[in-house]
Amino acid sequence: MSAASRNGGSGAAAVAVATFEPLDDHPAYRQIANLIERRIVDRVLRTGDPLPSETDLARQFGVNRSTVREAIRELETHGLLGRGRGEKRLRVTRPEPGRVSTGVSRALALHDVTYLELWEAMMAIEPAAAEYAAARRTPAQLEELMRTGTRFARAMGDTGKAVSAVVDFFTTVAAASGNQVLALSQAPVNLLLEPSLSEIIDRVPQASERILEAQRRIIAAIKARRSEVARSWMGKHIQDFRRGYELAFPLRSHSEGRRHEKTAR
Amino acid sequence: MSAASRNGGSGAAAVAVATFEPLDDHPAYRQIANLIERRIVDRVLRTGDPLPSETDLARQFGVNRSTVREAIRELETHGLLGRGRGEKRLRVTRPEPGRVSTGVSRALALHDVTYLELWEAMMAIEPAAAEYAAARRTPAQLEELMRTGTRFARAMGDTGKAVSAVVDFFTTVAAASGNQVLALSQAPVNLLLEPSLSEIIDRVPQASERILEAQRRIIAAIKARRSEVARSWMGKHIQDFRRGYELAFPLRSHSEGRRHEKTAR
DNA sequence: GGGCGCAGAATTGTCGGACAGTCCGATTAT
DNA sequence: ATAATCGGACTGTCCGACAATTCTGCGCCC
Repeated sequence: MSAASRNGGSGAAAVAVATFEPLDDHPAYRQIANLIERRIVDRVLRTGDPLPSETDLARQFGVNRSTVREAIRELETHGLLGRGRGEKRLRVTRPEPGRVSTGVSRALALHDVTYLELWEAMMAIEPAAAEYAAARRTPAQLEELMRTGTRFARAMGDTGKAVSAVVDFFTTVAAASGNQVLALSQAPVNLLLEPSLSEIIDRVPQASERILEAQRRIIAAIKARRSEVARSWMGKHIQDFRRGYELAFPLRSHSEGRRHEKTAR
Repeated sequence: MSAASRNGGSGAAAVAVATFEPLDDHPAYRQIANLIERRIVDRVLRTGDPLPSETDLARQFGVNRSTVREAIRELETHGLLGRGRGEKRLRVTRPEPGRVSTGVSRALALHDVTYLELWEAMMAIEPAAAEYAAARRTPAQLEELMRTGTRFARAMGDTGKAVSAVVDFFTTVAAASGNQVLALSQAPVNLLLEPSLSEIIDRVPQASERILEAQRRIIAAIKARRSEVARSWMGKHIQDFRRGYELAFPLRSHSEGRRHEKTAR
């Protein structure tokens, strides 16, 4: 799509006067990937449908099986194809927000992202998610939410479990918001949250209690369908994260040097 | 989902009692992909570095070239590897937010997502992005922003160009926010925005003018570094989108049947 | 001395064929 | 009917090969 945005960085001005498209090459495996993706997006192949066998596809497309395989990898990592546990045949899958960004965020995860950035994004997204979750959560989602709450409560002492419970808490809230876009936007946050959060929990003694308290309030609000309460408590909750981070890493200046601190690792 | 991500500790301590894990399979190509990804994330291979040749990798990993190739596809579509125009060798790439979700959002894009969902997500993210953009934009970013503004102004009449200019406007604001996480979260929104937006522009005559006006205000605020003004105008701007949509598709009930309307296409 | 062009080496994209391990469905034995 | 069994269909992986293109070192010309 926005392939054009690639070259801009270097020297020459971003001018496009008489330039010709670089005419990207079309390796067969990419073309085939696109063809299949098209079929999926156009619902010719619908979610859950099994894909023809590789040999079949190879025959149909008139290419070698190896080529088909490369195409399949592409779709598979995009989350459009997947295979149930111990199942041989591929089937069309509805990609879940959690898998979305794996590559990209993972790349950012341990290096370039400052905690402030993460915090700002959470501050924008999570309260909204909580608000909608309160309005639209299903009973099942509520229950799941309460489960993750319990899981966190039980995880006291085990940082790993606690962190994972917190992450799941946010994921679940986002899912309960009934808003797929919000859930999608929220997804990267979780991946990035993990490392810093575990530092906070390790280094700030009172963190766990505060998180627990906030989660309780938020869950209660969502249960009671009090949108505004849920939003506002989620806001406070996130703000707490910032305080927690400042307590965990007291030396750094947050207002200015944002380009420099990295998330912990 | 995050089951695998816990590899760091590698402690076998997290024992379940009587249940056995399904023991996920480790196809070689996936393992190899992970190994390479690890090297990249750990900066052993740094951005811009060329990757060894496929034959080399095959030798190093002790597998066949075909297998390596499948692994490479995986990383390639994750955006971690790429190759400059007409270049043979792959090199390590820093994936940009724009590419992130291509597969996933594309899948949602034309089907399940209601406009309301999209709007809610934008309402959460864009004002925040505008606020930070006002605070932190660089001169270059400001200039680019003004260019996209101009591009939209010039695109009057050509829906395609107009839509693309609007999308770029949001992308640029997000980039100017200096917050990579926010930019990442905002990325899916753009892909989803396109179809509905073009309907709006086509069907609501005054839409273009209102967008233009809002963009002007927002850009002015960002230029003047007035964070609050930028945020508030961006909020109004997004709200306009909702009104625009309601004008474009007057029959649908937005408050209730959210699970049912699809974005146009 | 430095830029240029060219032949050969290196590399990618694709192909054909092959084989073990395994999953699925049908058949047969208990 | 339930359980054990068998054969076929697939996937994961490997080998070997070949055209097309890119990369590279080297000699050549200005």
